[in-house]
Amino acid sequence: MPELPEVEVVKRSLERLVKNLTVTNVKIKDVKLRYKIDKKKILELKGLKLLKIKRRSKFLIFYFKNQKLMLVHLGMTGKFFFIEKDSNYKTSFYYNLDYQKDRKHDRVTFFFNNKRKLIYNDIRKFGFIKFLKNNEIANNFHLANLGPEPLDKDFNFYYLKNYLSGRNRNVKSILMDQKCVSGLGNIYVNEILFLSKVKPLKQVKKLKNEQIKNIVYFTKKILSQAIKLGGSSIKDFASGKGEKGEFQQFFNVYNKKGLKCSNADCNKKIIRIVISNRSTFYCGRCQK
DNA sequence: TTCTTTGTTCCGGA
DNA sequence: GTCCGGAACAAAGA
Repeated sequence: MPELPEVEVVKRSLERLVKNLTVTNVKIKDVKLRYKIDKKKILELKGLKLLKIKRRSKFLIFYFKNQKLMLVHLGMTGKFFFIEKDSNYKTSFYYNLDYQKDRKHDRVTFFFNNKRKLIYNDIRKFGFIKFLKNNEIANNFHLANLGPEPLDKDFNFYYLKNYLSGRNRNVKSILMDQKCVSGLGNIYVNEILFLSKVKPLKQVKKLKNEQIKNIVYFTKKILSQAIKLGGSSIKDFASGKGEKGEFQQFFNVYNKKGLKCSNADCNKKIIRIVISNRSTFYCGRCQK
């Protein structure tokens, strides 16, 4: 379940490995992802150098020569593998995956010079790969309506306070809404609300300034912490040690139904409810 | 067979 | 037109 921190880690790792390499070939095993891959356009990458990779929300944007862009969303289970020449060196850019076991879900292979390969693997095929020109990016419907990046300065107390004013929704669904802030998903919103001591069902018009400040503060804190820890788990992967992103062990509520609240002076058990068809976990005592 | 998982889109009602 | 919540959708594994 890649959310913003995972996508950012993928972006950083990928850029280090494939920046400035030239695509020599592309092989497609399965065009049918979330959207059908445009075969003609993906083959047009042949001979083009990869200039840089950017992240916006949970999207990755690959910039190639000749103004060609590749827009990638990992969906639920999308991931990249980089294979260096013929060696056994393999790097996974996402946690918790046995590469050999999951070979059957390889969807696209990008070949670079010197036999280096980048593989897009996606078990459930909810991810997608699209192609754009530089000048189409501003109007692309995936990107045009996104709210601010949570780690940017323009996501702050004043922005959020203003965005929430006059709205009549619960705080969890509004934080999940990419128009409010872009890149948060179910797992991190659960964690952010726990640290902020705010109940997920709280109506936003009832939030106190202090709570809004906490939400902004802990959003930035947990995301940057997860990026740091994700980065270290990638290193472990490269050396064949790690299995899971280390940030998982810091979850306080996600998937902790029935377990004791992690706050020292609280013995309450974590509750699971459903908000807009999503599992929601919180402590009934600590979160008001 | 049914349930669960996710981000995103779509639609109806207010 | 805008806001909001719920449902639908994609695929696969348990």
